[in-house]
Amino acid sequence: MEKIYLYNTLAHKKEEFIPIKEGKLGMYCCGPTVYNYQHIGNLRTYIFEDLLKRMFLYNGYKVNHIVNITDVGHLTSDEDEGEDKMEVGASREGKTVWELAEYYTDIFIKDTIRLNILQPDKWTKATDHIPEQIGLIKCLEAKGFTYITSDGVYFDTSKINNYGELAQLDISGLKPGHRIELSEEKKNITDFSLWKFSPKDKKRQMEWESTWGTGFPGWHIECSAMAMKYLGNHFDVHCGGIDHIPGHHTNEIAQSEACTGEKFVNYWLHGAFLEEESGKMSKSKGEFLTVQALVDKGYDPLDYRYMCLGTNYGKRLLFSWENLDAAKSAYTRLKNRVIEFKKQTAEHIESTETPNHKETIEGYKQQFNEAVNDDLNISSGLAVLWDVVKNELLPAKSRLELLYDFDNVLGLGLKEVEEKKEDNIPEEIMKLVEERTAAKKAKDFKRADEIRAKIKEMGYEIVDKKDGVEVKKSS
RNA sequence: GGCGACGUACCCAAGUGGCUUAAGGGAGAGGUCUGCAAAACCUCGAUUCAUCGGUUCGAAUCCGAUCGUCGCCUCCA
Repeated sequence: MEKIYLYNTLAHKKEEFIPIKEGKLGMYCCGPTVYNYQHIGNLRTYIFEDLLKRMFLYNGYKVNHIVNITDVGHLTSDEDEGEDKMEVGASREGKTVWELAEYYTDIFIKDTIRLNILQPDKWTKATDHIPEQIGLIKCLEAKGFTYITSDGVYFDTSKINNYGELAQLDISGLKPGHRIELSEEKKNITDFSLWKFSPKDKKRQMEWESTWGTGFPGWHIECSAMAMKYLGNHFDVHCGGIDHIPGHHTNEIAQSEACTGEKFVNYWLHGAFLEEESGKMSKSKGEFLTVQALVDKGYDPLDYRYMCLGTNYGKRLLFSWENLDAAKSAYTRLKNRVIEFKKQTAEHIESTETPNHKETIEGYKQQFNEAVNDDLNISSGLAVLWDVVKNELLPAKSRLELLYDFDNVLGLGLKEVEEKKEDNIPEEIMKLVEERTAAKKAKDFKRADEIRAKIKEMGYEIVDKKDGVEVKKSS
């Protein structure tokens, strides 16, 4: 098995990946809070995680992949003033919180499918795991890591000695109240809530009974509870967005390890943001791009996926229409070549491969494998792919096989690529096409070109081929 | 205020001490081929890696300073 190197946030450097159990690994990825659409920046992280998973599969690992869906609201801060995004979203849209969660979960999962993201072994919902979360809090309470304030049960971060290791937090430098008021009752600025009490004057749509009182779980506890339920107290890979490092993941480590006394996760991987000229794409800014918005503008969701392949997951990526167009052009060219190779392969059934080719093929595979195993260096992998595409010395069949092989990691759906069918071309267009063919035969090229222009105006494109004319919808 | 990341051609981007006189993609220019167009193919595109200084036989790659961009320290992928 080839070696795999990954940048581990916990170690603050690139490390060789060694699984806990040979040949397989557990992987937990933080999913979305489903109070709104996921924008393409959010989705970038899931594309990264998909590449990571596919890379492991490509190397022959068996992957147990868990992604959570946070369908319970959390306050926007640990204090009482914050709003619950789920409850706010529900009243905004005239839905119950449960309906809201279902609606956005559904769209999120469909978007991941459109982006050719392999589905996890299990989607785990926070609300389906309330007893597990309460159990974990009880464990922490029994071991003396908690205290109770007027608004909830808190984790005392001063009770553990390596708090903030993941983020290299300089706690003395943290500036509480920089943007939000600090609760008087919190013992340390880094303490966080495990369980929140429901407000006394208001009935929440989502609340549960617990030994501490009616309320709802804190934001971090769900991931610890679900990850450990499905992957065990100690597992291999945990990933999410880069924004989770200082808060969410730091707290997950603290509470998980405090309860079990074991190391929680070996490798922490984080995806960087998609940014716009004005900074990162974020929901709180109001305007944001969804997969559907790209489709409405005539892009294939995989055009966006291809764009994400261009740069390493750990580096921020600047979104611009120019970039997306560049990705679309490159991806379209790639698909065209695949179609060509398919045709050539079908025409020449007999293999023209020589032992020489075999060596070349193995060389390409090796190069590609090394690239993707080096902390997902996909752009180097793409360079290998283009080498293959352009290597005229290799038979089409071999090139196609290599592209399919690489696509196991890239996920560009190359096997499914097909020439656009002449799907229901209107009769009047077909008539014009025939007219043009006749004009061409009569060498009346002026007339032929006029008809081509006319057809184009009507939204169709004609391409002359050796054995006839092809008509397709303009894209 | 603290912590951190980044700055490679018109755009995206790999490379992090000698294999590289800096991959790959997009855009552009010129050409081949088809009546034209499309597709495809070929050729040309950074003596240079934000700037300045240092270390070294050797630096885009290491060190320091400066400038610039961005993120985190609320919720966020």
